[in-house]
Amino acid sequence: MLRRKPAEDRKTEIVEALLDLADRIGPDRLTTNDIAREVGVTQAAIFRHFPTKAELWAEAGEVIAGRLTEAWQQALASERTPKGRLRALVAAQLKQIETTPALPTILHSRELNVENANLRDRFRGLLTVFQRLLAENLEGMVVDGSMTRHVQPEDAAVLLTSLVQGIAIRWSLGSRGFALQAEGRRLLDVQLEILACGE
Amino acid sequence: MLRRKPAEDRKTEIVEALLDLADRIGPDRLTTNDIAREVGVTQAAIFRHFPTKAELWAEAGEVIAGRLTEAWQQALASERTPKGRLRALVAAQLKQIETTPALPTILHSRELNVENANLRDRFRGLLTVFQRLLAENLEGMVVDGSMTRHVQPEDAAVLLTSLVQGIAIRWSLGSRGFALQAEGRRLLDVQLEILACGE
DNA sequence: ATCATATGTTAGTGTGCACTCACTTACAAG
DNA sequence: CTTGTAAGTGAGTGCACACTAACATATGAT
Repeated sequence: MLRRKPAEDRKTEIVEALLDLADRIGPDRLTTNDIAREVGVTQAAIFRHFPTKAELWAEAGEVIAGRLTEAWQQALASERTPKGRLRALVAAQLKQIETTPALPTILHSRELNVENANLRDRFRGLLTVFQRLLAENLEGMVVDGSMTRHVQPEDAAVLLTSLVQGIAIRWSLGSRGFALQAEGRRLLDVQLEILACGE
Repeated sequence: MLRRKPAEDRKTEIVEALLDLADRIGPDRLTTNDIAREVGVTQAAIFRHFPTKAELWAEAGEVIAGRLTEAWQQALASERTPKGRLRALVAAQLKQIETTPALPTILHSRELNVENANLRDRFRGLLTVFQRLLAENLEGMVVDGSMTRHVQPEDAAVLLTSLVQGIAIRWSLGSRGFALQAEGRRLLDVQLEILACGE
């Protein structure tokens, strides 16, 4: 028998394995056996730490929610201008996706959303918060003149979240053939440029 | 025993049921039993028409590819100006998504993409074609002055495909709480407006 | 009206799944 | 060094899955 670890460490390992495998084989194809093999324990051991697979997903959801929220807070605190905060928010989101590539798949997966209503609501709430943070800073940009008055901040926020999602999907399906963060920031600046013009 | 139908009709029914269920319960959760119940035959009957489940998905992929290609051709033929064609392309895409809501889920699902390599390549090719059609017409818009020279047509094409994807996802996860086509066209016009300015 | 056959059914098969239970042993506190 | 407990195992359970084989009959061509 191999090394035994305290429950908290093992739980973390299991959640990390889940996030990794969700990216490689898909959130729904993922079995407890896959996770166990990845962690290096038997399949039964998974259930020593999580009563059901659904509970395991719930825990993973909490981890994701925590990471995103913290990343957003740091982004907001790191810059003083609305435009700076906006760019920091998008950059933070791209960085989160790059370190946890399963994120878009999990957030938007109809699979998970169908059977785990709590998780779905949690994620939907998260995305709403992100959208609202973007819109608030876009309003600030209208005030300080770095964005046109001819576009509603809410509409611009939709354009920006779509941009992040679209790039993430293209990156994910295209076997990560380009640098996500660099490409994302470049296109964000293109979008911000045309949002600024005419004022 | 109920009505017997010619194989071709039944195959069509089965594919339609698959597309419908892919939307309701997810492309990967979908079982042959679900399909059979929806169609109104026994599960074994499915395999009378398709040798394997993978072949059934392949057929569904062909159907989707055909519909999209035809919709794009009609859109291109229906308008004379680059801007008109561009708007028709996006409108056609939104309409296809509205009539087959499983489309985004299927096109971007990592689930399917993992185990059916042919299908993945087929879909990736489709999306590339769409992107190229957009880029071509954006180039035309640069020439006729309806789009700024400061943005590369390829970049603008990425912004537009992201827009369609982003709205489709929001529509899909948000329980279809708004009119997809209307909202999509509205945001497209917002984006085209700011893409035009400064020239 | 007859009949070949294509479309269907019933009743399976083997496989992999989430999850359980009886049992073991590594580990740390006294 | 002893010992209680938490972390792990091995061997299962029942269930749902994709898929099959043997048999039945509705249907269309003659």
